[in-house]
Amino acid sequence: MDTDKQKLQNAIGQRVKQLREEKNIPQQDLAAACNFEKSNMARLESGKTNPTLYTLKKIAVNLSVPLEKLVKDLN
Amino acid sequence: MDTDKQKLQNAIGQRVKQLREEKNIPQQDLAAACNFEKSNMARLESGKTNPTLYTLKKIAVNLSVPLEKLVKDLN
DNA sequence: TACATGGTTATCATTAATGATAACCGTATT
DNA sequence: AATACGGTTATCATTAATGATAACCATGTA
Repeated sequence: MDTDKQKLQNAIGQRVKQLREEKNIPQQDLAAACNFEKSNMARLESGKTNPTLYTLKKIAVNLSVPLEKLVKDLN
Repeated sequence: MDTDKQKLQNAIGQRVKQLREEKNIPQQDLAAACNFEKSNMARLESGKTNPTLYTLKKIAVNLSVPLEKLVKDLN
């Protein structure tokens, strides 16, 4: 099944990926800037986790976008 | 100490509380609408947790505000 | 006094996010 | 062929978010 939660996870994963690629930042570079392992960034972008606010904030900072842009119109 | 993470938690807690009170919704009613226990809503509003995206989404929906409004200009 | 309302704090169990490592897959390059 | 790059997936341990319950503390009010 495809729950609301799963849809949200997929949406945020896609959003991060899209913004990252727009800026031509490799997954591993963004991961490093956020102090994540590259594997964990892949996990997030593939919608396998329900990230915490602090995780989203770190990603926003390192993508140089405001946090609200990361979560605007998800779904 | 007062880490970035802790400041963010305090900020989101205050934001939720502020929006909830503007709408005159008791803590326990918002909690119930989100399928939380009232104790857990108090915990979040007092900055004791780093909420997940899905938790924030449920709160936004039940406060009738877009998710981005919940996270805009946090600290 | 007794009761209800709105909120807080503490505690414990369970679930899931995150940290970390390793093994992979393509593609390109030397 | 070997190496590097960007990315993916699986796994395991640790941490923390969440679920749930109970005991409280005000304040108001019947």
